[in-house]
Amino acid sequence: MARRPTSFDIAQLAGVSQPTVSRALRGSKSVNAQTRQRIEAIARSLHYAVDKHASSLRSQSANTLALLFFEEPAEDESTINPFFLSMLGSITHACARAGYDLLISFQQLSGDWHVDYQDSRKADGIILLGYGDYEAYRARLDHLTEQGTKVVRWGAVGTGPAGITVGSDNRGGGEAATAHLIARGRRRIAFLGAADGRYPELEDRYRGYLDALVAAGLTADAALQVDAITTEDAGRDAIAELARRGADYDAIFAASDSIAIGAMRALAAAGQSIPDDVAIVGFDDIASAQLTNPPLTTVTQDARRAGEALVRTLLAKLRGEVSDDPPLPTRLVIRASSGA
Amino acid sequence: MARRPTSFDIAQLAGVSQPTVSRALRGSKSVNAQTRQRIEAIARSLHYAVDKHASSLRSQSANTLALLFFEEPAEDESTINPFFLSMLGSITHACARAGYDLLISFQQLSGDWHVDYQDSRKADGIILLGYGDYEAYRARLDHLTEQGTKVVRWGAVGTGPAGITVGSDNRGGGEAATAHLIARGRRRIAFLGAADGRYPELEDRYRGYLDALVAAGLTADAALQVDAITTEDAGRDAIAELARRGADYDAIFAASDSIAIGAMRALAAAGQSIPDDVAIVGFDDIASAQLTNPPLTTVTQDARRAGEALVRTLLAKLRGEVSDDPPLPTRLVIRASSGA
DNA sequence: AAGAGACGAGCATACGTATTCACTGGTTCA
DNA sequence: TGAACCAGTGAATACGTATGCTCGTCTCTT
Repeated sequence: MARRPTSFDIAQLAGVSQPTVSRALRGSKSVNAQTRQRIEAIARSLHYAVDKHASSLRSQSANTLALLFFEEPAEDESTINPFFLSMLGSITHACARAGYDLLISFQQLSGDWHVDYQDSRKADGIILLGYGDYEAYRARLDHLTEQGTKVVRWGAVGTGPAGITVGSDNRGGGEAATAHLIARGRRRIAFLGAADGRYPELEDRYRGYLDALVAAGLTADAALQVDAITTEDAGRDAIAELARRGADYDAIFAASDSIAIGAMRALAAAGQSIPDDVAIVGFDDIASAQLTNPPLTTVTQDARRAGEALVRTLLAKLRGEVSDDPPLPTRLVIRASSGA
Repeated sequence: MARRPTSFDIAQLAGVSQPTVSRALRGSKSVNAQTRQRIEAIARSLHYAVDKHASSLRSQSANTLALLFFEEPAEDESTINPFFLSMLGSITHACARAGYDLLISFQQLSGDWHVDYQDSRKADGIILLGYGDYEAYRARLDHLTEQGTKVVRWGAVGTGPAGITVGSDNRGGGEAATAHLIARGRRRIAFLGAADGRYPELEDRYRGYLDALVAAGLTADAALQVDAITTEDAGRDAIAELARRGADYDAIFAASDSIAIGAMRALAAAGQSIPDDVAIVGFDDIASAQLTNPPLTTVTQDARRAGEALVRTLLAKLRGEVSDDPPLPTRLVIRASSGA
């Protein structure tokens, strides 16, 4: 097992000095083209690759991004929000294209993740994925920002510090979903999802829901709004809560597909027919949405563009640029759960 | 924005030398307990954390594992095999518990991933996830092994070099699935999935299928075996192929849930009733399996234990130990698709 | 009472790269 | 014809940590 070749080895074989090798391989223009080619050929033949740690230590940049999933404390390890997972592919590819490595980690919102990444120089920038109130981690975020670590997060555009939030047009999506139900003749539309500030994205979807009601001349009924975080259990519980209230409703707009799926199960168990008795629309368009019975009408967020936008924004911040993208468009996908 | 503290800063404040700080923080026993506590207190108050790159460079170990998903060349970025994705959580947590960082990357089986990770010292060990014949990347794997990089992969236990493969009891699972269909009175059971050597795991499931047939005194009919890789499209195509052959079958054992779901769609489109006309059993128990109509009977692989076993095996290899675990047990989950 | 350990800590150095500065020989311009 | 310049390269050094070696001070043994 021969020792790994270093830039000194290449230098010796090429008859140049080590700095020249370093410059040649990094594409510095102050190296003669012939010399560069000779060096590159030798490097290739020796399977030489720059030592990442030495390079990072010297240049003070990790060439690495970190992807942090925030999970609810009580949550099972394996139940990651499917929509976030669907971003994984495009985030990974976008990083690779930019020449960055990607570290991945699951964290409690309340944990010490800020120390781990900033203070140990593991990553140049961090992507935060997870629902949750910005206030809950503002202090940690501030610490990172002060230290110069760049951060972007998926969330409700307009909340949090400027230029760090990338997100979908939740309000527009919520309006489209609700307007669709209204167009199908529904009038008593329940909203399942947090309407308070703890989940700004869900709140925006609720605003869109209200927008649509107003536009149609309908008034919102507080009895038809049930708090639910984005899990199937929450969807199930929400149906129970509606029943407890004796609420009268002919449609549901669920703030996420997971909630919708939980609700559909509970409705089916209660002998309710979908969409005849209750029409339902979700949000996210996770893979499972096509498989429910009936298939779930939902609002698509483009996970690929979302992931790419996150990486693009973060890389821009690393270069010192400010890029404040508008919210990503959403699109209503009509399936059977909202009526024929 | 103050400069990051280094071990020299800590040393000065503690009135000791830099090496002592290093030793104290790494828990070397040759540091006086009081001294250590003093150093630790100072480090904490300064938010000091060991610089990862300097540490890795000096110690020649990255303290990082890499998780490589192999994707089919033609595959869409976003369609990652759901079963592999479900391992992500437990792999990530297992790494974190062991104090390792986790790099993640998607790669073509045929690409240059071996160079990227070994030659640049990015990771101490690599976890390979993806179906595919071992022969297809034997050369790259050999290169890594020669260089001393440790590798484990998810696959068919018994294939590939000793001690690097962690996998489920595919044969046992295949037998259980098929035996279940036989117990339900089915006699003409089709197998959807590769039976040749290209996908050893699927081949093992096929062997289990044959085991069950033999045990029941049935003979396998070659007309009922259709090659299918693990995608929904392949499942759809397989049903078309059976129809083309004019095959007579009353049940299907699909080598993966994705195949099964594709097959179910095709059957439904053809007006066939599940399970009355055709009973069906899948393999993997991905999340979507609960949502199909009817819900899919399938063979569960314990994704959490799988991920943990991969990490445990890899860490053992890093310590120079050899651990050859037996295949992980599988379990039949009976739902409606296989009959009442 | 003297040698042998054990303990605790410092000195020097190595890990492999990137970058600043200085230098050489040739070219250009006034 | 000399001064200013440029392309191309090497020498020296810094990045922050971990570790082998050395050394002094105690304690313990014989």
